Amino acid sequence: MTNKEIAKIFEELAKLLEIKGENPFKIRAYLNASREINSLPYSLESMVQEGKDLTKLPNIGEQIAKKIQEIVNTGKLEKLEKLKKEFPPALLNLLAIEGLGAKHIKTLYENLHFNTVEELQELAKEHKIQTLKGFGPKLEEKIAKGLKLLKQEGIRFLYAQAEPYANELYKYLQNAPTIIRLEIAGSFRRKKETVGDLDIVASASNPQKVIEFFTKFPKVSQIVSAGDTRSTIVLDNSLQVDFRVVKDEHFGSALHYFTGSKAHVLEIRRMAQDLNLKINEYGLFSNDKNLASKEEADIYRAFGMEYIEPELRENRGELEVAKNRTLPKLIELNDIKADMHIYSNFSLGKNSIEEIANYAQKIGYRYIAITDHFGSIESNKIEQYLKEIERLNSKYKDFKIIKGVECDILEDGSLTLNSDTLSRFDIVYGVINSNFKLPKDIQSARLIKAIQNPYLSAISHISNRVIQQDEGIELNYKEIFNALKSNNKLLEINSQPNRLDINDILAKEAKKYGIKFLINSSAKSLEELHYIKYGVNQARRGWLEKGDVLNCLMEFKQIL
DNA sequence: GCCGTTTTCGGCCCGACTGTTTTCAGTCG
Repeated sequence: MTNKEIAKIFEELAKLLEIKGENPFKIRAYLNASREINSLPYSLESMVQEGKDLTKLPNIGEQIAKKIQEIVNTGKLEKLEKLKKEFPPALLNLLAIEGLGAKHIKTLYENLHFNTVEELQELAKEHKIQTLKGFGPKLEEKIAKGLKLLKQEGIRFLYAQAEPYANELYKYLQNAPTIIRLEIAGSFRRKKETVGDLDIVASASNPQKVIEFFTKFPKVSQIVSAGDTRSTIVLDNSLQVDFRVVKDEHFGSALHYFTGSKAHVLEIRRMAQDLNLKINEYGLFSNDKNLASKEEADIYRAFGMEYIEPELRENRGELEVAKNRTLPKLIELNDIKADMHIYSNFSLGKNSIEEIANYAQKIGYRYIAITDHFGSIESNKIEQYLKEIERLNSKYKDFKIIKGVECDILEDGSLTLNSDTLSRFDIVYGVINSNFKLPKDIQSARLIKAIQNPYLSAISHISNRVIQQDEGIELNYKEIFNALKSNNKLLEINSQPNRLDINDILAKEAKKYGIKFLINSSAKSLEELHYIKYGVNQARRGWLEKGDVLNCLMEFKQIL
């Protein structure tokens, strides 16, 4: 039972209770717990088995702790199972329809007694919905449309997929009439690995004109709403964009509010309440006096805190650390002096080693590691490969190619290449490429054995997940981190946009163990060398500093 | 259902937009 699965149970519980009309604060408590569980670095299942006191976790009290134990021990939650019997499963899906919430769903169900999405679709066609109290023709149409789109529910975009749209929209909006300041906010600004929608904040002397300009963006497929200061559109790739325009003196507080995360903003709101202050998108208020609103930094300053970078705003301890003024100075793209994981056309890559080396120098790298993937029967190829690297190194003056290799970690924890072969490389990556479904303990032992191999330098994309497609392997990270630290081995942050592995939460945790990192593109082409920026994003979200990342060094450091 | 260095009871974020109304409830972020 993974944390994600447990979190999902509490989310479903909250949704059904909402439809039932249960106390909204209780519902919020379940949702808070669900969010908390999703951001835990370690598995709840293990914590339960080790007899840990779950109520020590924020937003987990006695009742929810009991429920977690029940879920871990029996695989399900009786309270949810009972609730599911009260309502047809279709109701949960309906919550995904934009503009349709629990109250409406309750009314629909109690009056029309449908059981499936199809039945509701039919009722909409017969215009039965608009006869209900509180419903009208517009809402009926919205429901009919929403039902057709239901399949797309829950889709988030990879950061890298949303990026070109964000950039294009940003450029377009810069030309909006009377616009003064403009910023993409939300999870995009926080550099999350996936974004659900784009949030954009602007200041202008005439907000209505800017909103009008916004809705005329050429790639708009639907205008969901457009008011005096706020508008929502859907783009042709079905990415939703929420846009907010305020007066320039309110830009800082609006930007802060719409950057989120929700948990971070709510925590600050609680802090404000404790001080008898009020915070909203227009500023921080003491009675009617606005204490901070022009710049984002003013808000943090008003609370006596350091400025908190957007990537840290997840309510994962950053507010407390900011009060102590001991926030990390986050790594930046410019700090990266080398890319230590690149494939050439000796294996998975498109380009020759020479092409890669020339391009790497052009984009300012001091050194790179070429790290092709070789199996056990490729000794001839390996000879050629090493010779080619040596030939090129004798040519270059202020640039060096490190001899690297990537090899598979077999089921018993051994590496595909033997010690003699491995000893000829300066950097050796281990990857798990098979037997993904081993039990957690066995999988962890497999990886630890590889970490103990004296020739191995680093673990690449440790969980082997593919974002939104494959959860990856299960590991006991406490043991893994201990092994990495005691064997002085490196952990990679793989920058492929659908990997970003190891993730932010675990990177932050690994840093506590004193583990050092590499941020690598694992590029298969010259263009993919630029993926490294996504890895840096993830590292920033994991609180990493320049000093945590070895390829920020000016010269290659022998790892072993 | 969670939380608490004023509290173990009584709070729990708040403003914009829409569609339904005729002053507001529901939804969203």
